[in-house]
Amino acid sequence: MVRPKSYDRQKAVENACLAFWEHGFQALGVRELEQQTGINQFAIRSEFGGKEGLLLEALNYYRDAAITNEMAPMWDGGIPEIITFLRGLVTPGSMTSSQFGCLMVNTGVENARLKSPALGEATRGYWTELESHFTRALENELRAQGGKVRFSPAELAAALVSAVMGVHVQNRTQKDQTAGRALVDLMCNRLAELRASS
Amino acid sequence: MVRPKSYDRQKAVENACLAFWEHGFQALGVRELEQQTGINQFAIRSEFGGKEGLLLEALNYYRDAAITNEMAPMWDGGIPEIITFLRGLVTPGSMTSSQFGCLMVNTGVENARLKSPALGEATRGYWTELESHFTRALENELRAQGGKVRFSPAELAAALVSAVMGVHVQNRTQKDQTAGRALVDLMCNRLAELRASS
DNA sequence: ACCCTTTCTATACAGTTGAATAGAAATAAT
DNA sequence: ATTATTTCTATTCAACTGTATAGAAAGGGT
Repeated sequence: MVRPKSYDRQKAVENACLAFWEHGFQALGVRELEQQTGINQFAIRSEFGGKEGLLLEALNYYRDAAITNEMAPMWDGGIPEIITFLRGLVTPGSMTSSQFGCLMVNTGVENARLKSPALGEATRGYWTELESHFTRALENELRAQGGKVRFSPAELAAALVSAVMGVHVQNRTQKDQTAGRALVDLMCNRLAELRASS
Repeated sequence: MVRPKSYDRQKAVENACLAFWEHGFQALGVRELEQQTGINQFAIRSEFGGKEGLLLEALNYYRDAAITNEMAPMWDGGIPEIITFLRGLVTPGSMTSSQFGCLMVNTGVENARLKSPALGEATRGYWTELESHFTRALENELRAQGGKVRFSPAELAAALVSAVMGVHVQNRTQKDQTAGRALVDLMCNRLAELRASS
């Protein structure tokens, strides 16, 4: 009854995600996007709502993948799971480790000028999600340690989020997915101390 | 003998710096740049070498101002001077504290795609300069403490640079020049410990 | 075979981009 | 006043932007 689509939607979003991740939103033209993703220009409009709509789908894809593959263990874990997450930021193979930094960081920096409400909500939601996972893990840890308060989960979680951003930017500016290692080590040592000295 | 320029060069570069800082490089058109800086389009080309040339001058201005006003005390100082610098990142009034983040961070993120050698060198130079100041201050501190090695100046300095980047990105994405406070507090506490427990 | 629906290719569109240039304007020296 | 030099204004330029659309292509149903 219908002509079949020439692309796989899932794969297309995945490709779009990688393309925006590497090149950013503004610098990536629709025609270049067409080639990098395999989606034809018509479909970008009719199926995704244009360039920004495609980025939004890419952001959702990125968020879901990050939550599932990287953040999830922290939800019922403690400091060891946070440390594993942080190490992933500078460990080849992890999806949160890239010489292009982080799609959410890059988009957030761009959107400070673009001021797109949709993009703002998408990036903000991601960092809220990450902070929640950090907070959960720290609260779990605190409970397991018997409540002797040596740190504030909320404060420490907020600091960790900024640190994650810093690692990503360092990786991107240096074109080296391990460039942020020094800060990761420092944060991991700090966390290990909080656990050991309970 | 000549028609006088309609703008003050120093003020113009300063304005360009602020404009690029807020809006970024790609998103800021030459015509908008004209209005924000008071420089006419002709002068942007003939005096600064076009849009990129103007950004390069703005980066130099930013770097010199940051070194003079913010980094300099660390050169002959120690951990207290580092703490003062870090606090400045989230303290209104300091030039390194802005809801637009950091011109060097923003430019670095953009240039990962633009791949301009000149911009790359300018931003890289800035972070090298900052890391050198951190390292110097930490070495000064170590010497003053009598050489009992409790930390590696080079490692700690590298971590501090990434942390600074993270604070800036946090400030920009939240449009709040104090948004990165939690990480600043954490790093300052860590530094204070290293000093106290000597 | 023919039709109907969906998707794709190719082109067109108005708006913007950074850069370039020609002529006007402003100054100082003569 | 006239001239020489520099700077500015206004316009032009080709290239590119994201979006829109018309007609071709590809299927399945009859």
